[in-house]
Amino acid sequence: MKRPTISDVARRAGVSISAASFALNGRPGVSDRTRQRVQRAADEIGWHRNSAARVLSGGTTNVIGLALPRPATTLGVEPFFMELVSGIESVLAAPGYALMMQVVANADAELDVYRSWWGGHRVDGVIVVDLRADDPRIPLLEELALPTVVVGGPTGTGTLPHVWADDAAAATDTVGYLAALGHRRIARIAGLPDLLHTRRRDEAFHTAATSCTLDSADVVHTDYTGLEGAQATRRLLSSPTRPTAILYDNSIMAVAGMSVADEMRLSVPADLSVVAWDDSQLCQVMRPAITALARDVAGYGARVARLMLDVIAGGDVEGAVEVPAPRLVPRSTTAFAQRGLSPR
Amino acid sequence: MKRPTISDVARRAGVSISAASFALNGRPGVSDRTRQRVQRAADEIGWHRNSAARVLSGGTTNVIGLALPRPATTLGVEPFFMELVSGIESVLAAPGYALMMQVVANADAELDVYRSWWGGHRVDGVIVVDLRADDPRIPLLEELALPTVVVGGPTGTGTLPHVWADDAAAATDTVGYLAALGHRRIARIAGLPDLLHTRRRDEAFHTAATSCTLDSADVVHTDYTGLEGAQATRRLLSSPTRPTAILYDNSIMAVAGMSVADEMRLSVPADLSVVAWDDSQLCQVMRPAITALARDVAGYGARVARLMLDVIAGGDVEGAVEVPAPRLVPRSTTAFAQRGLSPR
DNA sequence: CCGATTGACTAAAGCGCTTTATTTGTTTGT
DNA sequence: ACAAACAAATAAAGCGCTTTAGTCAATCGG
Repeated sequence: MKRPTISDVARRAGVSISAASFALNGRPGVSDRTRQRVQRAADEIGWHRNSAARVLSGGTTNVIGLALPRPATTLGVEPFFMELVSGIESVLAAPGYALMMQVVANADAELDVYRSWWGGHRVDGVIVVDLRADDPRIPLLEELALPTVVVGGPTGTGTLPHVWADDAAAATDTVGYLAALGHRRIARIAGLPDLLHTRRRDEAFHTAATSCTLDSADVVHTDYTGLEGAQATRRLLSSPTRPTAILYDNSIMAVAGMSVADEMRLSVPADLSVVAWDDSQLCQVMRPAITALARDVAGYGARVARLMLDVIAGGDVEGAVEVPAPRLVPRSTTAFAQRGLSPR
Repeated sequence: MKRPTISDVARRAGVSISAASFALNGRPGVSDRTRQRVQRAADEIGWHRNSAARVLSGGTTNVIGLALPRPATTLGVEPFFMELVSGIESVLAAPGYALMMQVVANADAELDVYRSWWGGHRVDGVIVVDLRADDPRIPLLEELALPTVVVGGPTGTGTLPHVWADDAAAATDTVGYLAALGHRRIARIAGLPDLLHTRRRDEAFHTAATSCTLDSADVVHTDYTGLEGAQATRRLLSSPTRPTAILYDNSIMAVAGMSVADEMRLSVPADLSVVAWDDSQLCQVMRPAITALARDVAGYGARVARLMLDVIAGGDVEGAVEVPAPRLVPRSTTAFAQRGLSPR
């Protein structure tokens, strides 16, 4: 089956190729009558623009690139990520943009992917996730002048537009809340330590702990899996000065931690309060339901996508868009700290 | 910054454009010495093939398309899906293929997406998920002769190559196991009723129930969310002849169901046995740990991707690839049915 | 009534690459 | 020693589209 080309359309409509092109692209230079005739001809023979040809003559690809510097096998673990993607897609779908995802083995490979996307005109823009300290992707993308939106910030994003949420404030609020419930030993089971947002949360946690004069505020880093979350919890709860509250960096680790507490005959929330960063269905259906730092992740992704489209459209865009900070949603895993659990 | 083209490479290497093209594509017609010189020149100026130009002159795009006929907002709910994607990516990443995902509003829009991908040479092949009865995508893709791999089967896939698992056998096994534990009233809380694999599981469940002469074997359909899973469970457990075992179609619903049981003062597994279709970290870290029908979803995706590459390579491929059926992994949510719970 | 303007349309170049046909130069067979 | 065969390299066409420069006729101002 032969794909119809624009010259087939032009022939059928009885006009020149250029007239057909103008008509099909809503450009001036053709009468309305002709425009309709061309449009009809295109519909009749089922013409679809060959995007390669359009790109080659200087057009756009209607593709946004997303390189993923994580092992493919762990993509499924973090619910945050998929929700973000679905939010991005929800905005991109309407104007017909597609999202091109490419898993890359490491940071260097990711740089190559950007260079190749840029060199080969493969994408109109890229979305950068998992920002790290001194991230080499930032200067590269600045140099290539490839339209970019960074998920994260507000620091470490160079001159690139980015969308960020005030994670620090959320961390501070949460520690404050737990402290107000009488907790004096609070731990944080965090995600990957080299991600910038992990660091920011770490710092805020630390600062808040100091200002609330907590007795202890340990931070343990994990790879976001339930397995490591459980291990970290087990270790923390085995200490004679075990924490009375733990803040987890995702919900799967929070669930894992609650299982460990159960295993060690500690009751949640009587003996241990649990808070999960990022709300999810899981937090809502668990019993006890998990207190969570809720945010609209899909909305976050949607905002990223909209900024991306703005950047591509080329108008001057806001360099930094702030989305609402995570909101503490108290449920049944947080309670007053038991008296008598203070350190010996 | 100007992107270098193949003629820049050719000039720098002191050869013709065609020689450069042959050299860079590993084609015969150039000496090894020249080939190396061209390669070096390309590296030095950071040349990347313009994929649009290559596509236009009949090459491949190195992109696999995946259209998603679901609302973008529910993408994040089903862990199965993301794991499948990560499995696909793990195979596609090595030969440099990217995965283009496009969320579409409905089935008709998906057909348009295929037509447009085909007409515009945008993808080398497509992967079809969420197979339905009399799926209109199958005949369209057959007609377009767009390389396709269907996730699912073994029926309803027309002449297209597909990768399937024997879900029916798994359903039968599970019912048999529960019956052997003395359960006589088993329910199934299923996913979307128009998906073909849901139907197949439904039928197998029904058949097995009949052959085990169960007293009841209700099936309730949901949208895979914890919310609907909880509702369905609540309704089932409120019946005077409530089931003593429930088979859930995903783990989030299983967790939701366990919470409902707890809420109704029914203990798992003493009063209610629970089995989740598809294992997950969640099943492992929950307490009690959830008995699950485990399968290697990422491996499934990887197999799909490999078949896709084979189809594109154009050799004659197996029309139907079977991956191992889900394996029942008994954990702590399944136990003997209590006596005295038989129907009045 | 004539040159200037405008609107509708077309011819043709060019985007960067692959590939076919062709040329050039070197071996080989006899 | 000469044609045949081969290897190495090149010229040029063409993929489907956009866009610039241009043609042609109708309209306008003075």
